[in-house]
Amino acid sequence: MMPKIIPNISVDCVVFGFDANTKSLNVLLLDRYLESEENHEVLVNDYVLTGYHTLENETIDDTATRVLRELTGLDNLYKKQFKVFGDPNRLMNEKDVIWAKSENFNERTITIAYYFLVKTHEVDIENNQHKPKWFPVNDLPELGFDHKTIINEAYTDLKAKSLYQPIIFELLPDKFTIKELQDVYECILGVEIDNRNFRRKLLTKKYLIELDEKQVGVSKKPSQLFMFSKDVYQKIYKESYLISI
Amino acid sequence: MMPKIIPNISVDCVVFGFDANTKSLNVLLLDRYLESEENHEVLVNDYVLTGYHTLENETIDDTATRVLRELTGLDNLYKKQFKVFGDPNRLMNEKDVIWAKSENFNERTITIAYYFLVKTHEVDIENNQHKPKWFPVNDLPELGFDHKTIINEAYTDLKAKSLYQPIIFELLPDKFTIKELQDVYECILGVEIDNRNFRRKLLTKKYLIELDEKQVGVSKKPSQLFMFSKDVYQKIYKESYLISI
DNA sequence: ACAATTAAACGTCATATAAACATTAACTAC
DNA sequence: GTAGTTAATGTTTATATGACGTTTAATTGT
Repeated sequence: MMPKIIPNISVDCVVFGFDANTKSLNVLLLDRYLESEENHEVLVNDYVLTGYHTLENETIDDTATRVLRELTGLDNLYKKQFKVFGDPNRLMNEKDVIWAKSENFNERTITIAYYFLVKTHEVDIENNQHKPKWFPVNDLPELGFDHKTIINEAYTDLKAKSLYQPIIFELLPDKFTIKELQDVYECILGVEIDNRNFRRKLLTKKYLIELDEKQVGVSKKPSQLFMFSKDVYQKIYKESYLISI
Repeated sequence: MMPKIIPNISVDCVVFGFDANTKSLNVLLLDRYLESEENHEVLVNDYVLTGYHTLENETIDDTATRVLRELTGLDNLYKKQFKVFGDPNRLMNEKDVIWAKSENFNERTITIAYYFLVKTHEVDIENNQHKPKWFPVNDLPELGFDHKTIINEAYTDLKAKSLYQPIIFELLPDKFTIKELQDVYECILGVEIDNRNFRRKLLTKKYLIELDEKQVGVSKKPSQLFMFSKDVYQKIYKESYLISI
């Protein structure tokens, strides 16, 4: 039997992934589709974030984890609860009202928004009925509810955080090249970085471990692979501080 | 007449202020006191954060602003919604249960936590029935609910944020000395900073405006007063970025 | 076998920033 | 005018950054 939900509290999840080929930061979205019963007119056809109501006896964090597992099959993802969206009128545009009617909810809903960082290649989205699809964060489709706002605020937070926390590694495979790391930074921050200076800077970091391995199957000089050591990072930065304003 | 509240959603506010005399980062807390009707036995006597339930037709941000205005008489304070606390068992210790019974609430309550930065000297806490009182964040009294956790998480966020955002000025008077600024940094971060290096670094910042004014009424060399220019800061940092990990 | 192609990897100089450290200056109180 | 107190300043060395060009190691096509 289904446990009871808390009707006025939900969780919405912005799932970020990096596509190394297109060098694009993407967001995973679900199709929201509804047609009328009489004449099969399309009433709603847009995209939304994945989310669900919190269950009684479940923490908010657990709700988010559960929703992500159902969507991606993955656990232990980087997860950040970044903001609450609770405007009384946040679900009041035309299509949202139609949708709400069909789904039988009309209470004021407050949503707790998370963002997740995933390694795109690990996500299995084929087995999901809602046809999840990746979209570039800079080129989003039509979105339901206030989800465009939620995505943009998540992106702003991610940008800021990537400057002073080593979270960008969550978007890369376990083994990556310096160039790939630079690509992610450039993409997320929307800047160009000099490859020589970037490389020099990053190579001085103890938490970047050089592996005994190189890229294979590329038609050029294969590049050195690295991994990120969380342990080393935490040891180094436990006691350090740096006022950078 | 009283507008309706949303019973399972509340806002809690951590109010931070800096005491220049004791060089201490303080938190404003309210007395929570309850005695039994029969024999006047003291049932609950500890401290809690200020907070209240969200009203229907009120945004969460408005709830926080309202609560703070009622407590301090102030508007336009620096406000940060930093985390949601929604553990189903978060109000389950003995005194909280007694208190909940007396106040007639027993629903699972999810609280959206904010922290505020205030200029201590501007806060008027005399006219409040709950006897608000400042406590050093490093020496807190017994606290009700999960408010100790909330304060500590707020403090962690404040520490991190102070390194890359100019929020520390919210804790100082409009006119301040470099030494006072250093005191706040040292206090919040829990570190000692070399005064010569700190001064040199800060004096290069365009957003610190040197005033035509010095301290008066001090029995020593009076120090130069400065102000922080938000305008200048925003112009400078709009397009800059700095990977500092 | 060899040249062309491609991106990786390395190097240098000038400038800016950071850490470590001691002394002088300006005011008040008596 | 002297003592007390804190503000304000200066120098040296090491490290980090920004702006540039060149060499190297692999594949591909002939």
